[in-house]
Amino acid sequence: MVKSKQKIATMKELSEAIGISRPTLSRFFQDQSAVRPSTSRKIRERLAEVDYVYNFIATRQNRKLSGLIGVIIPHYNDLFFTSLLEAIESAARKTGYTVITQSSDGKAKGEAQAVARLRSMSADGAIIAPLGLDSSIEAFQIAREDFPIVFADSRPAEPVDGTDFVGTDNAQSIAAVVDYLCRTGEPPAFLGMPPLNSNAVERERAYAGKMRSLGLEPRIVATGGARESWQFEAFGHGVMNDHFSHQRYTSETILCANDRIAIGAIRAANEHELFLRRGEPHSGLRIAGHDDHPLSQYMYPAVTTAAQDIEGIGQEALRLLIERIRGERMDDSVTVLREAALKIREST
Amino acid sequence: MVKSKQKIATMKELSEAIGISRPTLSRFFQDQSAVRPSTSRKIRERLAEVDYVYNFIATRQNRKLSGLIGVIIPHYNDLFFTSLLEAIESAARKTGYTVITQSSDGKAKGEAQAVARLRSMSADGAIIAPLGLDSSIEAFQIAREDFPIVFADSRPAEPVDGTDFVGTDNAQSIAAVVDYLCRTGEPPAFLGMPPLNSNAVERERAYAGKMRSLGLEPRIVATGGARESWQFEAFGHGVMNDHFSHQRYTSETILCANDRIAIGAIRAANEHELFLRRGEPHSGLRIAGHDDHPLSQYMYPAVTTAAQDIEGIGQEALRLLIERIRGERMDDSVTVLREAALKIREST
DNA sequence: CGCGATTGTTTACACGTGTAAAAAAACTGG
DNA sequence: CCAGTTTTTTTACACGTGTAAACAATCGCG
Repeated sequence: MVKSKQKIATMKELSEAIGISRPTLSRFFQDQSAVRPSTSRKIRERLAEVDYVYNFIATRQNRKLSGLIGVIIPHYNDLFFTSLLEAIESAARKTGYTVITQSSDGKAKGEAQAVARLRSMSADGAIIAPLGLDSSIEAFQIAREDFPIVFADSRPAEPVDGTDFVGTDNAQSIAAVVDYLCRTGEPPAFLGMPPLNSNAVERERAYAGKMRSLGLEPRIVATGGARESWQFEAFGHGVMNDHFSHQRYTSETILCANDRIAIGAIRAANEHELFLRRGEPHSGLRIAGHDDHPLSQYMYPAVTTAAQDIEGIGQEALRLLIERIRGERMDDSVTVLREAALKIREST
Repeated sequence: MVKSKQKIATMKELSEAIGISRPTLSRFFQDQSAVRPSTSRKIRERLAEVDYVYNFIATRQNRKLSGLIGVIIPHYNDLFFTSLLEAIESAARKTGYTVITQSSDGKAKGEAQAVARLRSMSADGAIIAPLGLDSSIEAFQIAREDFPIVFADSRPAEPVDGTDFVGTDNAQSIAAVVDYLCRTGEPPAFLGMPPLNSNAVERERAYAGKMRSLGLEPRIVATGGARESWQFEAFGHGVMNDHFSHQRYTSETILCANDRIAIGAIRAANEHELFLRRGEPHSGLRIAGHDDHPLSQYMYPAVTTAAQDIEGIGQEALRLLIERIRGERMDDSVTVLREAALKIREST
């Protein structure tokens, strides 16, 4: 059994129990070095003996800054977004900010609600991976008057004044993959992602541009009536299973807009036994992805892909946001694009 | 350009702009039906024309209940936990609670910090997927005096008074898989997960118990010096790659403690070309998992597994927590175990 | 020891909302 | 239109902390 410590609810009680004035304690909790070392030591010694958790809500009531940073992602069920989230959290930990995460649940309404919640919680700023085409620009514009916003990964269809963007340079990353694929085999066709956000548009455009610059004709894989969906694996599997069943694309090179689609496509290819084994002649089918999903290397064959610099994107987004929170920068808008690194694996 | 609405910062301003007293507005925001219908309509009409977000922090300052429920998971980078999180969020949405998620980052210290943060934010209660063996029982016990706690998925090494638990009935789920495997082929050996939490212990025990009850000798796959790690795929891959390289387990049945380990093991098997193709004689190697990870069905071969009732676990955990928050139940401790459903796929 | 500089205390008010009590106003049914 | 009921307004205080100002105590230094 644990010796239960004396429970202290308010700072006032604490100041009495410890023999120090409340305002001094208030200063101590905001910055230990703001009080005399001997006082600081005295406070910490007594603090270790009692159970006091200062009231965050009351704390933030009067400060202009709440120390809270909101992060909004479309889904928790996507390891790309959770990786981004962890990168941001880890960076925030170092700078003393607390992260409040909200999922928009893939819906514009959820996104607007998440923004409103951050506003009502007096967040100092927000890093948002927006839904994209669906996003309510108005909600962002209004929120922008309350706190700075940095978009990460993807950006809204229309620009929002005074917001920054950090993402991957899709032109560079896609070009790198296309380049590699053309150098080592047949030029790729492109299996786009459902038109959910700016990446969907940019990557398809980057593919077409790179192909033309190589003097090749871009070819887009028909996705039939597949409707918008965040279930990328099912999407990739459904589309390619249909094609393979009709003997289409069975010995070509396919570049998927992201790894989750590639995982679905690879599954379809395996069902049709299109990947051959060591020692057998190469069937010609190659499938590449984009993002370096954590499980891509465990697929069989492992997915060739472009690894986004998620760590860098998270750090940079936080850095830009904090600059704005501190009022160190009032620019209209900053865009930071990070390069992705080609990861050559077995699938190509 | 959007017509920018009149911005209203406080409820007092709002009450003046709308011609209604502030206390009445306060009542309106807590329960629309607490004011006369004509008043309610009048408020809503004016509300639509202005930009007012009520201050969550000030709101929660005086209420005994904050409407906040904390969820703590070990990692965001695990689709099992994010599925659980989404289940809880979706259930919370329906009951009007707001979810605050914290990751413990796989460390006892992070877990204690997360609990402290929830306490300082005056959360009404917490649903915690604990680290397990590492967890600081003391932090839970102290927090338990502030708000009710329900553990989900796994439970701390020592019981904590007045907390509930909702999880999967490992004895049932593991027995179902073992049963199926024995019925359809060779009895399985067990590849445990690193001893991180109660599930690690329970599943291994459930395996051994079921095997003995079938009159069979349990066999545990040696994991060598592999140290504790949440990187389950790498763990499963590393352990099995080592065995396969020495021609061990190459034509046996292996039950993995979870799907992420199975995914790693399957990758290792594929590298060694141990799974044969349709038409070829069966090699004998079978690998099963547990949890029904979202990507399990996209592996090749797709993973035979036991699907946890994550939706049910999330709902039930929230229900128990709300009961306690409302003071409807003061029991010492309740344990709810949900059954898992056998998913037979290609890997066995 | 006495000076100015630093650090601490006291006091008082602020933040934006909840809430209780009493008074006023608006409804309801007849 | 009245009495009775319900709803709203008014008034006042509460929550736990931040913060400013004036003052008191302590420190470092010569």
